Amino acid sequence: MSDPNDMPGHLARRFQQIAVAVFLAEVGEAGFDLTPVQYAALATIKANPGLDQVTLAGLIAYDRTTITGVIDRLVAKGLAERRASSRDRRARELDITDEGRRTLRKITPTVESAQRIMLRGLSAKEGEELMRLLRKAIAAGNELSRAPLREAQV
Amino acid sequence: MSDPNDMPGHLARRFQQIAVAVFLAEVGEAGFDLTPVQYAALATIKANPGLDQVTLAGLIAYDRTTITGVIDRLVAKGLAERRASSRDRRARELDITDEGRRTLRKITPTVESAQRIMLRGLSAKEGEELMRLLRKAIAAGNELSRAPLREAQV
DNA sequence: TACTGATAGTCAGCATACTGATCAATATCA
DNA sequence: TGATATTGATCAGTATGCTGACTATCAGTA
Repeated sequence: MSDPNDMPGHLARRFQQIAVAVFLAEVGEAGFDLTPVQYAALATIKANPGLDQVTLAGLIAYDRTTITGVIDRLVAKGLAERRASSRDRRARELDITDEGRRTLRKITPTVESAQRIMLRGLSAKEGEELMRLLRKAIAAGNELSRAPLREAQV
Repeated sequence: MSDPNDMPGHLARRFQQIAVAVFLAEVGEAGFDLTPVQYAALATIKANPGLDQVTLAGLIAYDRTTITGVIDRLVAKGLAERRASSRDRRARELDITDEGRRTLRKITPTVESAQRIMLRGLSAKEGEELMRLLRKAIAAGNELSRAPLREAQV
């Protein structure tokens, strides 16, 4: 059994590849220009106003060097704001703009239907089970990547 | 339920992120410099000597524009060869070199142990079930990405 | 307070992935 | 045959993601 096509890593790559393609197709058809990464960042900024980039990265398990470019593009599109923090002059505070809020509201149904499409080969029960197993495997492997998920500090 | 962290697409991204990190860490520790994509390409070239780039892309579901760079790097490392095809002057024939064969032989146990590590949070049964569900979801979504899996032509 | 270490963000460089275009060669068919 | 369509490979451009380095700043401590 050394067929790469049947290894977990390869299946992970393929499923992710399909997930991204479905997301971009659905969102693009709905008239929006937002990537999966940008969507997750924007939704997390909205839920945690004023958070800094490292915290954002931890909340969605992005590498901090990737966040820089993602925020650049959200700011360029007018969906988010980046300001110097008053508490810590190293840090940047992030906030969603009114247009970002509007975009998020209009796009969310599309994003959710994209999630259904990428699971369309599975029954509802199987979809739930896939998500459960992914969550479990991810929790066990969380510290193995450079960008582990981090709970928000309170 | 609009928490991006709990959407299938986000779980897919995280699991793939961990899978790549584990692969690179294990393979790097064993003293090799090969990415998951390069490994899959090399193994598939070995199993299908003389195949062209489009066929290779189809066999492992890569985009054809990605293959160009991957082969560039395999050739630069001396692991694969690329020659003009005699049957079709547009096409390139790919073959594995002796060094590529040696590398593949030495690296395969490491790759297989990496697969176990990325599933370490799951029981053997759960790992099997995760792979079954991924295969099923991928089969249903195959045509939704730009780089679907294609059976070899005979 | 001065030193040391840690942290926030950015950057350069590299490797996937994609879109869309181009070029050369091949296939198809009127 | 000749016009047309298709195909194999590459390229430019863009967006993730990573490693490793760097600057500025902050925190802890001797």
